[in-house]
Amino acid sequence: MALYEFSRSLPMMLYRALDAVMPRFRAIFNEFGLTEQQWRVLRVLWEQEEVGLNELADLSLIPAPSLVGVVDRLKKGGLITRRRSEQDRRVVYVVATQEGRDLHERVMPRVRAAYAELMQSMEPREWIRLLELLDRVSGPEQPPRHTAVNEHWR
Amino acid sequence: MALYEFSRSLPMMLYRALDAVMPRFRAIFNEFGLTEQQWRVLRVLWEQEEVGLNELADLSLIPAPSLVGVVDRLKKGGLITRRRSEQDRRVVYVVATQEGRDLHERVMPRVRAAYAELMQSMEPREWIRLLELLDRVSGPEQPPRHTAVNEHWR
DNA sequence: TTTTAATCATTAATATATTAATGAAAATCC
DNA sequence: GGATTTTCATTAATATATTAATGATTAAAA
Repeated sequence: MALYEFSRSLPMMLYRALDAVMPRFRAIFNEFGLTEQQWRVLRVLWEQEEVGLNELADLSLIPAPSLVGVVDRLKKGGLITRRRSEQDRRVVYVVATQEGRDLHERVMPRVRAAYAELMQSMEPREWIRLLELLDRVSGPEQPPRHTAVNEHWR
Repeated sequence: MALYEFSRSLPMMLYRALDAVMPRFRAIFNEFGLTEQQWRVLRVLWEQEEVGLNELADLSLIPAPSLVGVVDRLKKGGLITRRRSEQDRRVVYVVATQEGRDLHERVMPRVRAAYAELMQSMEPREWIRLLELLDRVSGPEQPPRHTAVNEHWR
């Protein structure tokens, strides 16, 4: 019967971990007028100049329908820009504005500090082990939709 | 600079794990007309006859403002009932109806099967280790609000 | 080449999350 | 015992998640 306790099921453990970790980060984001999802989008754009919406959804882990609204509000805030591809007019690229890029140096130090503090609550070896095990749970990453996967096995 | 890769930060790893794990469970819930949150509430009520809203929020990991709506819809669906406490008229208790209890034997086997299959993707020892490490991240569980915590240190 | 199927961004409808605030009731303080 | 503070459930406003569907475009098949 009690094959597992509900409160100790993997999903609940994952949710609980997020509930423990995220509030302090969200507090930082909010100081800069950002939501968590808006920050995730910017975080990606700080590493890649120009990202298609589809890839952006994969990298930010924001579902495409939600991403539309997140991008809308970031654009309204003047932090990003949309650009429609010429080669494939279905595709939309997202780029950070100067204002959006400037946010990088203001937000990241705060986030890094909070993250470092978080890491200090654990042994480095345990931290690495945790990420390994989470990788196992996530399984083989589904290949980005924008690459032709099928080429490999036919 | 690259103290950590964004895609391998703990929050993103946790989100990715949930994205990998939850869809199959949600598919089961939806077969029975339940959302994930509705299922979580029922899952708690299948173990405890009567639960106060506050404790229910803690056990289901659903924030209180969201829980109000979840409970509303479960009540509208005839799966639960509200009862206001006589001793403390601020408190509201939630109880599963007969229909809500009957759902237990129909849903749980499906969920257990899916969960067992999920566990088989890992060595039991690794599984246990993962839960231990997640416990470390979650830190000392904040004591349920409905108990008088302060008694202990004053 | 014409038809068909797949992809991409988006909309729609509903449910939930987040944050702050509120009214009612209870506990605490003086 | 009356004023103050807490607690509890709830509302409010906005943002995001979930699932299904749509229109426009491109790729693939016949």
